[in-house]
Amino acid sequence: MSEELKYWYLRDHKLFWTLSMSQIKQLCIITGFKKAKKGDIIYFSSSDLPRIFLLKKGNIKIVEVDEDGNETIKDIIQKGDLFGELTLESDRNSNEYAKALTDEVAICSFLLSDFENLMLKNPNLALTYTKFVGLKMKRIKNNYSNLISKDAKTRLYTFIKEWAEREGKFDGNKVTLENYLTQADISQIIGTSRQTATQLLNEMEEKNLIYYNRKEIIIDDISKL
Amino acid sequence: MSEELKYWYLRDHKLFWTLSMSQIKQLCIITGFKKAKKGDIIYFSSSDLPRIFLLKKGNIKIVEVDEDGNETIKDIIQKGDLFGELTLESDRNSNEYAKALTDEVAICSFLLSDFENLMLKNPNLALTYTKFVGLKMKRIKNNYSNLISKDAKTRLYTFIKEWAEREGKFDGNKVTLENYLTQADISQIIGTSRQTATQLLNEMEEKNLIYYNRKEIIIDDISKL
DNA sequence: ACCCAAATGTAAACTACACGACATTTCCCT
DNA sequence: AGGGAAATGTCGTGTAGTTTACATTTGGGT
Repeated sequence: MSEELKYWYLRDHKLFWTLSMSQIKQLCIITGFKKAKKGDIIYFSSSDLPRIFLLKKGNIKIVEVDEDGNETIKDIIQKGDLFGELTLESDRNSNEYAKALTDEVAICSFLLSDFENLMLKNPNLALTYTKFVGLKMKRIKNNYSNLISKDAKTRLYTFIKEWAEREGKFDGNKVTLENYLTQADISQIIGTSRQTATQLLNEMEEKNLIYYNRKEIIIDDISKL
Repeated sequence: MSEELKYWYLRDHKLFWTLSMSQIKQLCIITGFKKAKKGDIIYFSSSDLPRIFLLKKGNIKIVEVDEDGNETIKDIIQKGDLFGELTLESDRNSNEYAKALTDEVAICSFLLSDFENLMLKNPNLALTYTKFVGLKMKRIKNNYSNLISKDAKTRLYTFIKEWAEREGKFDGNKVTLENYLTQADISQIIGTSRQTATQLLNEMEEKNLIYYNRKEIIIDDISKL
């Protein structure tokens, strides 16, 4: 990839608005870039050096495999999100990988150490980055509270609402969502069995709250959820 | 409080190791300080200006009250932990407060804006802080995975183990924990009803895995949990 | 030393949800 | 175009854990 293109890809991201062109180029020198299509698996935990990744395009899920071989969805990453060693600490013992949920996934990455150096030179970047991580933590915390205190139905409704607010195309109270998740994915995110998720989604459809298919989800009136 | 004492209190914290004395004094000028004893409620969300808090001594819990008046434990804060507007974004709409779980709670705080300014001048602080937040996020994420995939018993065992590792006094494989949590607190943390938590704890005691009372928890052999 | 509220203990009835076991549908691949 | 795997739909059965409802214990406050 040409230096110019790399530059553009980073420049485009909110996090890097505060950086000068020369600083971005500095990161770019070691910038990795990857494209993938639906179903592709992208390993990153096991990569040689700790990296931070930026999803430029598409959607991916972060999956962890435990001792028993069970897959758990750790995270859904959307366009513009950062992932990887967000904590700025590498941790080797986790067994995670990413899986493309849509076609045309584009990821760029840079070395953690380079990023740290850049942060040291540019405190504003550090501040912005910290806010980024903080925001992410807040989301996780919210989900957590939801999970312990609400039932499956509420959890599904909340999830759909949040998804719509984050990514939906609004037309008044009607919202259209590109549906890159299977019902199995959704069930894992909200912490239920696949069958329960299916039932609840069908129930929502019967009540004309949503229209569901594999390509998209249309929410008739988001205020009714 | 004398400037000297304030200085000492901050200096003592890992996060501030990277700061020079004059920088710490800068923060200290506006540093608030508070003492509380068991059961005391400490409001912070509603405080005039967004702040970051540092728990110097004791233990507190962060509680959120929802529309229906239900209390949910959002977090348990231990000596040395930071809390408050960790995201560096104030958010007004949350209804949270802190409650002292032990006697002799000591909290110091500083304004978010002052902290931000200091981070701009000292990128190393920003880096350290980000790692702090990141570590916290990792913990929450782990709990999250636990909550969706494991049953109540496993969740309790995991919780006790983590608690022991964080705060226990070790004597070989025997661990003693200062028990500042009620069974109701524990139940909320692991996401079960109070009765279930009680039953499971008694079950553990019957199996001689732990000895439980209101003052302390003694784990006979942590490797058996 | 007593009182009382908070914490802990116990048990039955009920229920949301998981799990297994299939049937049916969709859409991706060659 | 059509074969097959992945996704979705549906239905019992089982059960972990909630809920309700008290009983008992504990420890702090005056």
